[in-house]
Amino acid sequence: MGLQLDERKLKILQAIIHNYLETGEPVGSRTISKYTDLHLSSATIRNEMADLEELGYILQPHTSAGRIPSDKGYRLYVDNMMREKEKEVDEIKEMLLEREDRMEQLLKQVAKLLAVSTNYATMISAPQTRKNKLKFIQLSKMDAHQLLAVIVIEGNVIKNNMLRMEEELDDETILKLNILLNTHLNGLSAEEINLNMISAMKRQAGIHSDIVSEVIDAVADAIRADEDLEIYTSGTNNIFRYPELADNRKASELINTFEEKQMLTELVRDTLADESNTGIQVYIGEETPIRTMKDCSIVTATYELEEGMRGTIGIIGPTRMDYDKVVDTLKTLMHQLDILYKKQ
Amino acid sequence: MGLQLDERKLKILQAIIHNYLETGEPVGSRTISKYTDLHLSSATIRNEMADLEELGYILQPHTSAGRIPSDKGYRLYVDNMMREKEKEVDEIKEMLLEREDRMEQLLKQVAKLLAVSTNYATMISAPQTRKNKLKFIQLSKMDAHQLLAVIVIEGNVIKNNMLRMEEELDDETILKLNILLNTHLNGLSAEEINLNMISAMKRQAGIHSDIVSEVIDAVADAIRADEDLEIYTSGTNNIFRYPELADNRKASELINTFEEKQMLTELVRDTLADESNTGIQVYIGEETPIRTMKDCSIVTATYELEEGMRGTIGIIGPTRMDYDKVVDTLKTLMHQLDILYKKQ
DNA sequence: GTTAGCACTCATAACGGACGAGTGCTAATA
DNA sequence: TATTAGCACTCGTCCGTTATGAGTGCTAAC
Repeated sequence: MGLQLDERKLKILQAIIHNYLETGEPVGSRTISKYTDLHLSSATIRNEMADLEELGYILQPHTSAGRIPSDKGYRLYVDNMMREKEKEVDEIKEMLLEREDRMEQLLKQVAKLLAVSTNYATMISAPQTRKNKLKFIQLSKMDAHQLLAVIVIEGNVIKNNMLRMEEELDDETILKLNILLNTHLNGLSAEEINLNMISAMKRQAGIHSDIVSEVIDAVADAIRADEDLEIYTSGTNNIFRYPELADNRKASELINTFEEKQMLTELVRDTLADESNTGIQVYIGEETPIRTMKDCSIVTATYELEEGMRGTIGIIGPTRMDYDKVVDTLKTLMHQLDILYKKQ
Repeated sequence: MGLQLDERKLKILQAIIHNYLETGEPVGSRTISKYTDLHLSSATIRNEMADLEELGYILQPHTSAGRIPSDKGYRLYVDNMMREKEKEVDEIKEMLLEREDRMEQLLKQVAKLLAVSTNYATMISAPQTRKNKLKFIQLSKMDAHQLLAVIVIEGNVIKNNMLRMEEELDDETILKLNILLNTHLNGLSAEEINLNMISAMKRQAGIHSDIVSEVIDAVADAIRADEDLEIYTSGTNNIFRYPELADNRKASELINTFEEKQMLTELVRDTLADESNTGIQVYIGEETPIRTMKDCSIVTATYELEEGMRGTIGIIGPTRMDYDKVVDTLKTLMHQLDILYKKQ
């Protein structure tokens, strides 16, 4: 039987995909006949295309239009391509983040750069620690009724919290509280801080046990702060480059998805939840976990700054995305990120 | 001569604007004839409309279409309306911001709420202090080579900075540095920190003068941090509700403007620069300072939390914006903000 | 197995007429 | 003198028709 994917069919499929990526228009048999180095007439190509359609790799938007790749077609293409690139995977080195706001700037820049260079919409999530351990606590008196709690998490993520005091505390008391908190809590994760420990601390704090409670609440907040993971997007308006996404209904939905970020957050969370996943993931068309993006493809890459500090970069475009280029770009980007980080 | 804006012409103009706001379609004479309580025939209305057009308050998209309000027409309408509302202006009370991140949450929520309730795109800027004075500095040793500098600005804005030390400092040295920095710098603004003071501090710090330099740099950074004022946007996709903004070219430009925020930042900066401006500002069509928004109207409101802490809320929609409702909403919103803030 | 040729399909653009909303003008009316 | 009815006219929009052309499937010849 002829319904097997032989070398020639594969070449034709690739030609169709390449051409469609460039033009965004259905590809006809005659185009392929000229485009490839197979030296076949359009009639032969037509026969092969009929087979490819039956196999589900391409489809016809309507009778007597050319063919466009199906999700299954893209999938095959991507899988092939990925296998070729696998050998170039470079390791991401340990990095240090020094300042939260500088990190933010960097991430925004990366998203923008990526959007401009690929002409797709992009997103990037700030790195999240899985095992958040408390590194340091510092209480400082701001004025008679306000106490500043600075909480530093491993990986140098810093959280500030302003606490309200009923009665004013003297400097010595604050010093004692600082020592108490640091000796008990430093190096612990959320699971390791238990009720016994808390009540012991409160006992030692005596009349200031309410302050201890407040600080512990703040610490708990800080440690589980990765709940609301920050996502930066860029190049949203790139979707207007692709007529298949640019009609009002779809564009509105997409833009909303980007702005709300709720869905993106879930996608990132899922990607990061899979601890083993440090590579590149490609969702094509209906495969995407985000309903409003079923006409899009999403390519995500997980980066790791240091042990346990991971984030996700995503590129969102039409299903006729230049997968090859996108994956390449993501790979080299990770390399760049590495260098950039080691510098500062 | 008949080319004077009398009572009746004004009523007709208002009727045109109201109707156009609802439908988005050019308004014909017959519609007005039925819509108003003037009990005039369409012919009379037509005559009046011809006058209104000659006066520049309305225009005809093409012969034998109805009329639509011109920017000048909207302007008249808004000015009239504002005069009526002036009496209800309520004072914005002093408020306290406790936590930076809670503030951020609140602002995002406000933007969203506003977008949903008005069906326009919205933006809100975080409150900015004009006269940034340093309130408190705290250096803490994180490990052998890292020093955390916590810098608190008046209004309880907190900035963290991680400094790298060449040689390790002992606790006593750090305590001394803390005292040195706080006694010299607390309560000062950027202009008040001069070179004399800096060299005096360096002299006192002796071999640790390089740390002092770094801290001062960080303080300078923090004080002038309002350079990059934060802006949150919401409801961008609302522009698709208005066909006159929803064509691909315009939508793409608008969405880009919202995403880049550069232009919005400048708008906010200008709005805030005018110290006397505590009210509501309306830019109609070509009046807007942002080129890409020349088919839109922008309504901005300046809010003030406490003396000198001001921010801007903006609503962006088509020129056929429901100015009345928007201004009302902004007024009540400020009231709500007030209550919300006093609660926590 | 490959290809030339041909009839067929169908989306798209171009054309043209009908429709109708809305206008300006004129003449009649209060 | 202001208002209004009436009417001819304009012009965007809708809709059906036709022409075009890209692309197909099939068949027969190579």
